[in-house]
Amino acid sequence: MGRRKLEIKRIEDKSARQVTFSKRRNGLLKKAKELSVLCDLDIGVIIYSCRGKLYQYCSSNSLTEVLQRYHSRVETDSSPSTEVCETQAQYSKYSRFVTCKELLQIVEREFEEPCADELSVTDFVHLEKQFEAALVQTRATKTHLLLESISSLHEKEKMLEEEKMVLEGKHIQIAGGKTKTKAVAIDLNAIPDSRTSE
Amino acid sequence: MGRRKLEIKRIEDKSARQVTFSKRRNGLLKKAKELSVLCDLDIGVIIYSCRGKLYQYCSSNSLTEVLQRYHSRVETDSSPSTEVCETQAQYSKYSRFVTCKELLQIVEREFEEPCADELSVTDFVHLEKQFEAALVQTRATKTHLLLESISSLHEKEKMLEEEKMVLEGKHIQIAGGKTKTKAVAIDLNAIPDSRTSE
DNA sequence: AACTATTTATAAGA
DNA sequence: TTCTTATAAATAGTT
Repeated sequence: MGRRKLEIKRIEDKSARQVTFSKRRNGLLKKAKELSVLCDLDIGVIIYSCRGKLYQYCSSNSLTEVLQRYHSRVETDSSPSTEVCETQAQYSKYSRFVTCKELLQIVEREFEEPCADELSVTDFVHLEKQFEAALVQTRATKTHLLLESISSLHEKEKMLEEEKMVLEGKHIQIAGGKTKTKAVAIDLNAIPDSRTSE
Repeated sequence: MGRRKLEIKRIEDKSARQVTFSKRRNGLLKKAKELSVLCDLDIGVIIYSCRGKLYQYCSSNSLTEVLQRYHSRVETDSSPSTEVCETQAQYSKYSRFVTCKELLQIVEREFEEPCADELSVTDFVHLEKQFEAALVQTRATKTHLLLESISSLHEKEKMLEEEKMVLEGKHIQIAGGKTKTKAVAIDLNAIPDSRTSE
């Protein structure tokens, strides 16, 4: 949507690429925000530039938002508005540890779970696991239900097969084996274990 | 960009919201892909619908693949009956740390970007997102396969039923309707939509 | 799900 | 970079 139609492939010219990046990045983040507001849902957008610069948008009211709000407050010193869209670039690797520590305190407050003073990678892993656990449980339940359905279908299939056998037997018995019934190829073990285990 | 200008605020009408979501979701994901290709960078988009359904786009094939490979290695290395997330649930603090460290080492190696020992919140947010993306992809594929299996089982069931009908017909035809076959109660719609839609 | 009148995004130019 | 503008693309409302 411009003067010419642009083919979607890597823009080789560096400055043209930079200009396009700048424009489209804003467009993407705007659209993400709009969708989030219009449809009342959580959206996260993460853009990693080649140089490792990070731009992100997150509408989530969960921890991620807390983290991002905090980050933007610390790094850009912008107003702590309720504005959900926070675009930011990150340059400094240095102040990260402090940020990390302080951040956990905020998280603590937010979750009302007092932590020890020694804050480590493990703490973050723990938080990550907590979120993951919720995801896992939901999905395990879903998969369980799917597997149950499959197994009940298998049972019904067996029943039908038995019925069929009985009927075939009677048929042969009565008709004296005159009729030949085409065999149906059935693979009851269609689902590989590696994919169903959850 | 439509017949009327749309004010950016929550759409109250449910079905209108759903239509807009569907349209704009596609638009957003398309734009993300385009930006990723045009400017040669990694983008992740995660959309959580209200019902918890998840749509995502992730251009970073590298990291996602790394994590998936790692995951599958762990899964096959340990007992095949239990899954990673459930196995390494929040019981052992130590193994969690090791796992996380190992994971980061793999990521490091893959990206040839040596990390300091102090890992920032941003790193974990990044990892968490990517991790989630990997989980999501694996599970989406799995669910897809499960649903495929179910639908193929439904088809086989139908075939068997048809066969049964034919045999019953012949039976009645030949035996003169003397034998009564017990009807089998079959609920082919055992799986509620809300659980199968993904 | 398709269509189309409009709005919006943006490519190229200044 | 920023603004402008012609044009492409997205999409709101409609069928």
